[in-house]
Amino acid sequence: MELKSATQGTVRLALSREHKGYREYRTENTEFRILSMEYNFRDIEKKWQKWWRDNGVYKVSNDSSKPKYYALDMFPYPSGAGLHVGHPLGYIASDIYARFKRLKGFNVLHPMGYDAFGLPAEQYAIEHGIHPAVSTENNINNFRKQLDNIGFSFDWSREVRTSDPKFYKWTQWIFLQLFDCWYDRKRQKAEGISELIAIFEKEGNKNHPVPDAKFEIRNPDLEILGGNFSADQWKAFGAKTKHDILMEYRLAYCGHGEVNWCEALGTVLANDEVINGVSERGGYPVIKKKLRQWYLRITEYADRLLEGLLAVDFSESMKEMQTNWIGKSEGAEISFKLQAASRKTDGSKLTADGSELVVYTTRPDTIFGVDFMVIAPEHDLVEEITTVEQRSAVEEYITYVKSRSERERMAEKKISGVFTGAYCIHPFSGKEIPIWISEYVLIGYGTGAIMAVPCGDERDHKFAKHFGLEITNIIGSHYDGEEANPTKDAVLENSDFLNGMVMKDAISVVVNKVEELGIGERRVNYKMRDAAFSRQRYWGEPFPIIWKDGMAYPLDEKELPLELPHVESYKPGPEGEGPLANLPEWYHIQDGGVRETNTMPGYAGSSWYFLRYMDPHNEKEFCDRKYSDYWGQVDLYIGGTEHAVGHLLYSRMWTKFLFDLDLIGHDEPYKRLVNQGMIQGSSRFVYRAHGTNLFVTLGSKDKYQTDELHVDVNFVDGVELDTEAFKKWRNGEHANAEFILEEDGKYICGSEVEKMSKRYFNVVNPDDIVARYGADTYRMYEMFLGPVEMSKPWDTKGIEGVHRFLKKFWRLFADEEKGLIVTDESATNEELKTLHKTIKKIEEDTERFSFNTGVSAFMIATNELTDLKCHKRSILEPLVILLAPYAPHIAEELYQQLRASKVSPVGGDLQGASVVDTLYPA
RNA sequence: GCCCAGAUGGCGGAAUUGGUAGACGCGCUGGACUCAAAAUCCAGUGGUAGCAAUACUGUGCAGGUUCGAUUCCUGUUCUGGGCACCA
Repeated sequence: MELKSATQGTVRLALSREHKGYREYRTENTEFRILSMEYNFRDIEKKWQKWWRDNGVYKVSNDSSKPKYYALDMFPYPSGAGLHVGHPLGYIASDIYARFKRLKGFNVLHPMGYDAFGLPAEQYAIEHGIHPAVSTENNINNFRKQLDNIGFSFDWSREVRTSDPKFYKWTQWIFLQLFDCWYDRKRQKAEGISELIAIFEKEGNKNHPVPDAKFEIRNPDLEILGGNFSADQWKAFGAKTKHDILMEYRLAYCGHGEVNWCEALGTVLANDEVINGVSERGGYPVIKKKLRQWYLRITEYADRLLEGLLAVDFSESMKEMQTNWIGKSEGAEISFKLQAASRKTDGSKLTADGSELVVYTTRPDTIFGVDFMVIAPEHDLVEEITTVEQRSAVEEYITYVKSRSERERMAEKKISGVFTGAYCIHPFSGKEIPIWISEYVLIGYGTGAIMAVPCGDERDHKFAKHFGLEITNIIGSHYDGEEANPTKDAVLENSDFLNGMVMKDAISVVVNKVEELGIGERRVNYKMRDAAFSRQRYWGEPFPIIWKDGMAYPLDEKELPLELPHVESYKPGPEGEGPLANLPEWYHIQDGGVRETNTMPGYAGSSWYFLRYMDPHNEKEFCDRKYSDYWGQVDLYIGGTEHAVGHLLYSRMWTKFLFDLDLIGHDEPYKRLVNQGMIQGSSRFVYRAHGTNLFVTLGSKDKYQTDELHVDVNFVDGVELDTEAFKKWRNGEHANAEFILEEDGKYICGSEVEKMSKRYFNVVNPDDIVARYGADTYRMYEMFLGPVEMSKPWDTKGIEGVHRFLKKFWRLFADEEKGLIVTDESATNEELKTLHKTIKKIEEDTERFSFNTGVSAFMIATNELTDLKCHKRSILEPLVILLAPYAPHIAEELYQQLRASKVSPVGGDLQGASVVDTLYPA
């Protein structure tokens, strides 16, 4: 027979079986059985996706009288593994919200792009010889195909790719602005470097002292002057000195910092790539090495980044994470004179001429509780103060520390350290205090040295106990001799002039005294360090910088983009620089200049991409001010918490910087941030008796000595293994497997929730889900799974319920025999109650991002209307529109059918119009 | 180690502001339709005892506040995310 199909006119169907009341058909092309007038999601989804694309339905204009709404996803890194079912979670949520806002009458910007620079593409190139540009392009195409299956309403005409020269031209351009600016602390904003030069020429730097960051290379001329210079001295400096001094002010500056260096691989490694002091690949030793690096002076923005959090709608925990990362603390720097009698390494005695150890403390009130000092192993004083007796022990310890990553140093429970042999003098009591070295003190924080107060600080206490050091109790009964007590409320004892004072009141007393004596000062400190902005890699933005005579010169704007040259080898350069250092013909330019051979890090492009979507094809500017003023902040930003402190802080800083330069009109990029949880994989295990091919079911595994093996979740039904499929798995690797089964004859697998990843064989591909159940079912199920913000494991089993709901919803409109069955009868009170209850519930749920309860509300409404046998247009039409953000294909199909049918033409010419253009009924 | 989350039936989860715990879905059990299966529909389903009405018990664990706690507080365990070159 012939059947009118919703998509392709007439489709020939072979009648395979006929039963009373229904018929079963089989199409020529698909093995799936369908029922006539059944919900045929494959045809419907294909049809509407094509229709939306062909008609540019989701193309958004920068010119509209409607209010704007900007709904943004964190753009993906196009990895070779493609999308798994977890990735689209946030995209579906933002798509639902974007569609909802469109229906509510907003002009919605909902773009998508690719964070296309990054390490994995380069690793892939090293291993497979495929150029990153090629693999990235392939990956992007694959991502796009997968995304297109799901029916998103992205405006693809605005797509950005960070690796596209048309895009990174502007990344480089913004970098040059950062390079060309300094931060004026008085006005709390970025200013041009030329203004700073004018100030120096007029008054030196007395009103604008050198900002202290951790990474600058100090110019010797400046060092001699103690960091201060007059106008005349400035004018007398040579070009190189001036260059170096300005470098200490620039917002993008060159300094030097420590990296994980692997000699055997000849390359710098990420912390992730270092495991227990050796490289993940190959297991070669890794040490700390100082390299010249670019940095962004994000520390200058620390206070504004903190203040900005007050004005944005982020979760409290997100704000807390950022606040803690910035780690603002108020305290004091205090100098301790070194004990003159201590002998230096060369045997000579330390002179008493003022060698000092400067510590940073947030608890000056505990100054009489200091029992020892601890300095970081990298501290400059280590070499100077270590005595002959302690020399070999110290050297041994430092070698040990060099092999340890920062992560390991922080995570270590074991206490380690070594005594330097030197002492310093307590400024008030005159007591001699031993100076120790330990890895728990980090060189990058404060002054890299602490005064240890074991009775009040837990780590100091453990250290003192471990090495049998004295513990002075200054807090009386608050200290029990077993555990440190960090209270601020105790009344001080054993504290000389502070005795009897409550600790928190004593803080300012001590600081005042210290300042009065000139041995220290009040100090604000941040845990956050300047952001390392260069990578010794290939697949990133080249720096538009030329080095000549040790000085950095920016490229002229007209020379941008500086394109990434093609390389044949991705091996690092001779001194551990990036692969670009192997291209002399590229980096050598006329009159002796050489190009910077480092590249920018992954977060460079992602720090501003949200602005480019507003004006993606502009070749004259990164974004026309007119359009950034129209779109303004991102109203809704969705992404994972893994970006809590990296990307989000960097992009907030870049936004503030561009705002300072008056290039955009807002100084916080995101108005509202929603963190989606991770969809985790649910891994399955089989247990192989050690050294055999005998596989033991979960219930009996303890009777054998077994090894745990991941098996592909795709042939495990729940926890029951399909043993035949297992035997065929991976080219019959386990073809000879034998099984010990449960009593009921099943093989039961173990299970565990893990990250969804190829290597755990727990990946579920959204393509498969969409092919089987359709995009609408997939979208709704992914939402139904639980709150967007929560992490949860994927389980395909429950999807049937959502699919059933859509079929049931369909049956409110269409009967397999009679076709469309919608009538024009007026609704009963009961039906109206269901409708209005549902509208209220779903609008509320959608607005507050509770999509899971929203989906439930649809199910409840559908069940109620089914029970009421309600097929009335006045009830169903609003429901369809309500459903459109969640399940756009089926909603579009049913809406169009309602409009096209002769059952009851309603007013208004909406023939051919899309649901997305239609407002909810008021 | 430090910072941030989370924990509720066999499973995913609901309870929006401290007020009937378990909505909705999966799974399971029984039934209708069918030669049969699928699909669809109906009923039941936290645990224990009971034919039942019902009773007791129950939101990771131990305490606390409250007339009342899944919700607030203190401590604790486990799981997940981050910790600066993965993105």
